[in-house]
Amino acid sequence: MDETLLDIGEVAERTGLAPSALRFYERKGLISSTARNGLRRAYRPEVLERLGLIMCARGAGFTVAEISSFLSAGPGDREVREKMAVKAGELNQRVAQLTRLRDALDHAATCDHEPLTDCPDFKRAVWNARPESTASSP
Amino acid sequence: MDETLLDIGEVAERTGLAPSALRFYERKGLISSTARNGLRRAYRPEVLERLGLIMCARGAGFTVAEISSFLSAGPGDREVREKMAVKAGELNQRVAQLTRLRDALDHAATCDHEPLTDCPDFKRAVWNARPESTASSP
DNA sequence: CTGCGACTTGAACCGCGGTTCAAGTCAAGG
DNA sequence: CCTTGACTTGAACCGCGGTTCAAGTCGCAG
Repeated sequence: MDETLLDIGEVAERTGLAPSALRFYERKGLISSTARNGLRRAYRPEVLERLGLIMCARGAGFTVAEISSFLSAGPGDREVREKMAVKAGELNQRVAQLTRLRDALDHAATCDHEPLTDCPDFKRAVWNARPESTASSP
Repeated sequence: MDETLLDIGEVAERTGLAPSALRFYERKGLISSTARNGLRRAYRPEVLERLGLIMCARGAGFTVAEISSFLSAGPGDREVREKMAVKAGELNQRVAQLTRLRDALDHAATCDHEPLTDCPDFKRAVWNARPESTASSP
């Protein structure tokens, strides 16, 4: 047996993911165990890298299905690359919105307004944080 | 009856939210119908503003429970204000991470690497997008 | 009075992203 | 040999954020 292959417990420990999550990802096609040591999954070390990518994408709000489609991007796969570009654009929108919302929240945290929701500055800040206001500001 | 009060259908239409969602929010304490016209909910116009805030926060990834606690912020409610400040900080982290991820995705969309996951530039970009790397950049 | 249609309710259901559980299988060690 | 303990499976369950549905209740028009 190849000593470099990793047990599921090993992978779980190194990534911080639960074994159940790893099996779940495997069911969903995000990762694959390349061999079996008896019944047990044996993962190649590269899976750690892949899982890093997956965790990152999940953390950024991508669904498992999206990640799956991105990960299976073929050679000249125009389709997926385009989707990626679209996603990148969406991320930009999102970043802008979150930034504005943070500003609103910053104000909220420090402003002493009786019912916070009545503070005009807060209102303005929230208004600015609407998704649409990302694009339109004439 | 006060003509300025809004029917649930009215509110749904103006906000773009489903009536079921409005009732759901009401159950969760995010909004309240201030009167009943017979059985029917009657909303004050201010609810529109409040819903704008709610939609915005939901869009930014806040849970309904979080929003609820923020909305019920009392006068000198240190607790909640502090939580807001914390949330604002988290948003900053998130913005940084999303920005980095967008960079990774931008590269992925244009780079012609056989298995995308092997592209060293992509790997680096993803590596940089790890949540922890937000703080550490030596 | 008799619809009609827009509302009301609670309860059931959905997709997502996993977790938990019971029951079974394996390899190694005493 | 038999135990131990980490794995295996499928199926059931969970919280979240709602949606859908059946059954009931209104106000208003004809």
